[in-house]
Amino acid sequence: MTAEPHRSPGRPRVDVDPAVLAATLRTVHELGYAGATLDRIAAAAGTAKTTIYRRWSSKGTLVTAALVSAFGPLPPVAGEPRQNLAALVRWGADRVALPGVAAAFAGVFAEAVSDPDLRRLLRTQLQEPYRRGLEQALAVPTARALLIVDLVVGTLLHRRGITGEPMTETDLQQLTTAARALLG
Amino acid sequence: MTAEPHRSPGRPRVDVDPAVLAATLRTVHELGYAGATLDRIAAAAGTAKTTIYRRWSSKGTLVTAALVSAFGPLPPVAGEPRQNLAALVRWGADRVALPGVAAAFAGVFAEAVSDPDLRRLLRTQLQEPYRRGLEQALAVPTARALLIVDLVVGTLLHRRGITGEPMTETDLQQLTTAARALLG
DNA sequence: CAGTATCGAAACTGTAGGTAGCGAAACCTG
DNA sequence: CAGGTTTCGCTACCTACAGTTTCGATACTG
Repeated sequence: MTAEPHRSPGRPRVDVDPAVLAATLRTVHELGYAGATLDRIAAAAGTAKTTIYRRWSSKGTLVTAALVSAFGPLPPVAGEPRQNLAALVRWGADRVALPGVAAAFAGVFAEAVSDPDLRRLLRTQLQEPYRRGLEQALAVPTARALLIVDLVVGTLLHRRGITGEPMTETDLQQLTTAARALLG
Repeated sequence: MTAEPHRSPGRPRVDVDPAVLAATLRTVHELGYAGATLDRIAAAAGTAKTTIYRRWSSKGTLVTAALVSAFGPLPPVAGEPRQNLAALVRWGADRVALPGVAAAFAGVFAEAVSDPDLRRLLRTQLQEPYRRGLEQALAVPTARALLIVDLVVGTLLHRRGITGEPMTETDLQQLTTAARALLG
C-alpha cells in the first residue's frame, strides 16, 4: 500500500512544481530576470499564474526555489581535502554554467538586498547546506567554509555577470589553486 | 582666461552630476535597487526626473555611473606585486563596503543579463580599466588579471549579497592569501 | 449526492520606468 | 534691450509587471 497518512477532502493539488521550476530557469535564461514575468513563466510551464502564487509567495522565492532545485545536494566526496576541493569547484562551475542559473542569482541577490525574508531563505536554503557540506568534505571550520563558498561561487558568478561567458578550463584550475590556499 | 573652447548658445547645463550620483548610491543604500525609484533619486538630489534622463539613458546606466564615480581610479602602487596585491585587495574591500555599492552592483548585474548595452558599459567603464591597472601593478598577463578581478570583487560582493555584512579582517587576509596564489 | 479544495482564466490594483509637452529661466549674439 | 537657443522642472501620460481578487469549473472525499 502507498504511504498516504491522511488524504484530505477536496481536489488534490497537481504536482506542477518540477515543471514550474524548470520553466522558471528556462525563461530567466531566455529573457533575463526582469524579462521573465510570472505570466510568461506560467505559460511556459503550462499552468496558471494563480497556481504558481499558491505555491510560492513571490517571484523571488520562486526563483530561489528554482536555484535550489538546480543545484541539488552536494555530491558525495570521500577523499583528501585537496582532492575534494577540486571536485567541488568543478561541480560548482558546472552548476553556475547551467542555463539561467547566473541570471537567476543576480536577480535574487538584487531583490534580497531590500528583502530580509528572501535573504533568510537564501541563507537557509543555499548557503548553510553547502557550507555544512564543505566543513565536512574539507575539514575546515565554519568561517573558513563560508569564505570558500564566497570565493568559489562569487568568482564564478562575477565572471558570468560581467562577461556573460563561462570560465575557461585553465581559469578553473587557477580558481582551484586559489581556493586551495585557504585549506591549510 | 578660463579654458572654454567653444561656448554654445542657450541655457548652460547645471552641473548636477555629482549630486545625482551621490543621491543614487545613497538611495540605493537605503531602499535597495528596486526601491530606489528615479522619482526618489531625483528628489534626493534636488532635481527633476527629466533632468536625470537627459544625462543617463536608463536606471541601469545611471547606477553604473554612480558605481564608477564611487570607485574612482585605481590607487597608485609602486612596489612588489605581492605587496601591491595586498593593498589592492584592501582598496577593493573598502570600496565594496561603501554604502550602496553592493546593492548597486547586484541590481546592475541583474539588468545586464538581458541588456547588452549595459553589459558593454560595465566592461568598458569598470572591468577594463581595473584589469589594465592590475596587469601593470601585478605584472601578470591579461587573462590572469581578469581572473583576479573576478576573484576579489566576486568574493567581496557574494559575501555582502548573501549575508549583508562586510568581511572580517581575518577573512580579508585570507582572501589576499588566496589571490596571491594566482601571482605566479 | 453534499462538501471541500484546487484549477485556470480574467479582471483589477498599484507602482515604476520612461516619454512628451510646455512655460519659465539662463545663457548667447547683435 | 531684442531675438534666438537650450536647459530646467513640472505635470501628465503610456506601458508593463508584481501581486490580488473573483468565479465558474473540476476532482477529489465520505
